[in-house]
Amino acid sequence: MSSGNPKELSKGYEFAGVEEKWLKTWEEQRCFQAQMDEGKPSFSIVIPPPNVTGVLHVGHALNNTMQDVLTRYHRMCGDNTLWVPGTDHAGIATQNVVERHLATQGKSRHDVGREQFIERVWEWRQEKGGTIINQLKKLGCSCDWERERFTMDEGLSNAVREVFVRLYKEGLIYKGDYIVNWCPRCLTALADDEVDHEEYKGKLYHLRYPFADGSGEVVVATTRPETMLGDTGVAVHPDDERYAHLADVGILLPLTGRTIPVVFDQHVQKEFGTGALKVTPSHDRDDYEIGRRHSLEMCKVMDEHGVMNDLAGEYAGLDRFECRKKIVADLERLGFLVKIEDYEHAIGQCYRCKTTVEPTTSLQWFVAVKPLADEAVAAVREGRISIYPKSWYNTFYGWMDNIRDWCISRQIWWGHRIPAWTCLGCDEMIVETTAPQLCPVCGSNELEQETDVLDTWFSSALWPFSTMGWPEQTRELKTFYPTSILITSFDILFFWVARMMMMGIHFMEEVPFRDVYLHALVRDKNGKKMSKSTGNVLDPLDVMGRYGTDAMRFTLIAFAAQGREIRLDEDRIEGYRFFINKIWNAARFSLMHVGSCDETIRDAAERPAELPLVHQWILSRTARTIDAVRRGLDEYHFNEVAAALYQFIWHEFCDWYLEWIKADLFSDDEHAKNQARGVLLVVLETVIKLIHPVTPFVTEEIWSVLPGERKVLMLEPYPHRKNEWLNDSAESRMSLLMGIISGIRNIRSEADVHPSKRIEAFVTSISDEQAALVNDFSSAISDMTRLSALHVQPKTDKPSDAATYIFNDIEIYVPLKGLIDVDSELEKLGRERVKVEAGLKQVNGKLNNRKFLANAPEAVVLKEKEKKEELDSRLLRITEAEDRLKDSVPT
RNA sequence: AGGCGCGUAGCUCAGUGGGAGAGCGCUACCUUGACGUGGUAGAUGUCGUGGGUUCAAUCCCCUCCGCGCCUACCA
Repeated sequence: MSSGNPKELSKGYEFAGVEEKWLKTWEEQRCFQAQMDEGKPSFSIVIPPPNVTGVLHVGHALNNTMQDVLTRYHRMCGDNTLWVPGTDHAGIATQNVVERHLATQGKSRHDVGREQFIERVWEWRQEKGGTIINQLKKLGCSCDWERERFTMDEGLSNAVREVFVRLYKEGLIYKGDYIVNWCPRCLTALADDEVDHEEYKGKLYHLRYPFADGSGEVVVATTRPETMLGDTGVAVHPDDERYAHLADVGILLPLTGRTIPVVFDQHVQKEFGTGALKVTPSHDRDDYEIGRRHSLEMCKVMDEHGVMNDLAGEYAGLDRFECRKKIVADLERLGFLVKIEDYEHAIGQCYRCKTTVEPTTSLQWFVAVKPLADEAVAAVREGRISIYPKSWYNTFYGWMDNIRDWCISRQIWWGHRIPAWTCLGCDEMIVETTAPQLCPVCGSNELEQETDVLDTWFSSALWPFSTMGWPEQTRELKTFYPTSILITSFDILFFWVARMMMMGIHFMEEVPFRDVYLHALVRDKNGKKMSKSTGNVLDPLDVMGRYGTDAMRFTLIAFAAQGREIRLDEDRIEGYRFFINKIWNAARFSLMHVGSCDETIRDAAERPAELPLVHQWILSRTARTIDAVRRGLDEYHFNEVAAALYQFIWHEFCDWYLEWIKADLFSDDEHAKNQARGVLLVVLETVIKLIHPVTPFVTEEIWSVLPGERKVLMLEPYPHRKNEWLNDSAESRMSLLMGIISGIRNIRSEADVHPSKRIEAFVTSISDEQAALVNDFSSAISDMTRLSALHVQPKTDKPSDAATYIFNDIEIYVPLKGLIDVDSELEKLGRERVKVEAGLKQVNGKLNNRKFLANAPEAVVLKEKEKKEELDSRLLRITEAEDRLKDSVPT
């Protein structure tokens, strides 16, 4: 029975139209929608939410392709599968974007005011914020788009307030005046990990600080002379004998006329500089600590813009770096400058705008993270969370052990405003999820809300459960929390991953994810970080436009070996595009033969024992490929998935199987023809399903034109290995036949025999069993190697004018009277001899070693003995062939 | 300073305690009934250096050389 007109595929794979078509179809049929069926296993991922200001870069492409591969795999496995998409409000980044936009109109955010400004940000988000989401869709990401979330959504904001209030009431959030990293451009505090440290070629200034009584001086070294205006002490090490006499000395701080004390502190390094340290508690984190230990005064000499303030006296109004120049000049003029040395050191920069961070004291909100971090560490130590690759465990523990309190307040407008109110009547601090009307202490209705907003990472730390409706106890949470795996780039392990662990464990009493997979940064092919300024950026959308999305996805997966950086090479993308095209054409060829068939032809594959060898072989190889691919996916060895698929599809299915079965497909033997068609269809369908998670578009298109009524491929069950397909005997028999075919082709090629010329070949020195097999396949071999006759003879007298090929211990020769070049033939055999002799030397070395015989496992010894036998036999074949060739040379 | 990783074919990279692999590139040949985005065949490696463990090391351990990254409060 025919199932209607066979469909056709175009000659080459044209991805653009195909991709568009399936994106639309999948969306219309709501294929990505999460199901929550009782009794099924669950698989869930939350996307690392890209910044709402973001555009897709190649790191996103890698990250999301991996997530999509696993999501599609588990969906096909029949799991309840959810991939939650969304974006991050990215406080500072987004505020910067809108501020820049305002600046083009000559306005600052202060001109429009807080409420207006926030409205502008929402408008911006409405207009431009969907960019990266649309790009993820183009990539084929099978997120449940109906569940798209945004960290500023009402629901997520509720979760943020709930968490804040609970932590506050548990005493884990506090407000205080501490030194923080301040960005004088963004005008906000930054968390420690929001500061990038860059090497900087600076100077080390040695300054002379005289004693107040004029009896002496001490020389201090600093990289930041301008901060001397805020010095409130000089510190030396308590054991430093050079400075023991400073105990009761006051220091007259140059330029200021202030007298400051000398303190003794363990922190000071005797070896560094002069061993004497000027202490500026308001502008240096270490100095701050020293100041606290010795009750030094605080003297803040800069304002929020990094401009010197009134306490800087005549320097007020100067930018900090301008001030530095003037201070140095003045110190030199007045004789306080001892010397200036070149000095390379790291300076902190704002991770958003690269402005040099100013450490400064300020009133901020903090999370006491230690107790939360301890819970996260315990979860990892106990194996409730696994980290891949393993190498990250140590880094994780090291960081968590040294973790410091987390500054969560930001002096910007865009973000979750801190839910804390101060009573103007009695100064009571009220922290509630909803705005209080009256002060619970004094009853005043004059309440003022905090103006600060929360660090963006505060809301993203809640992402795995806030996106599922927490604090409500939702069906989503019940079905999908904890999530299965988090896939992200290693550089946000601490920003984000660790904090999700802390929050998840604390509030859900369960880890947020079972596994964490940290992938490498994508670099260019020279190992350089991609950056706009270097100009080596590979734009994924551009790549997708030129090579197709499937080719890019397959490339990324093929490169994704654990624990290794990814150097993306465009040549590889092109290579995999050819591979996609190869799949397309294999399908096209198959369709010509099975396109109009009834689907019952598939039954042939149900009874492999009744099938000819080649079909048994391909079914066995298919089963092994299913195993390899599933194993790779289960263990997150993505590169092995790609390699197994590539090798099987191109070099086994196409190169050998399709070529081999052509004879049957074109023959008049209906039985053989139908067997071939049936197995071909089954293998093609299997392989299309297997590779679908990696290359969803081309496979969906191919699937749709295969015979019969078809639903979408992406919801088909993922292939299981069938035990009855495995067949070791078929595999070893086929490898004998393939070896013989390769040998004959080699001879033809080496001897320059034109492909159209028919020749005779001899297979000899072969066991009876093997001879029978080769005889059975005589015509197939002859077809594939263009022979006029194939002679199989266990023993034979060989003609002298023959080219030889040694395959294992079998000898193949082709009489080529007058056609062979004796010298090159001898040279070839010589090369072969070298290899065999080297192998023999090694094997004999082992077999003559009593220790080897005594200690090596029996199986290894046996293998070595077999190897020796085979090599001996090969050497004999080589010698015979050489002798014959020499005989053929007229002397 | 501490920690981590890497060094395998011309290039980009897999891999393994028991006879060195892939893709690209290169060479030769081929309008062989899907694919020239193809086919067939071929060449190319002291698996960074020196030592150790082992019957056996490219793989495990140590030294060194080269490269990269991360963390850190030495002004």
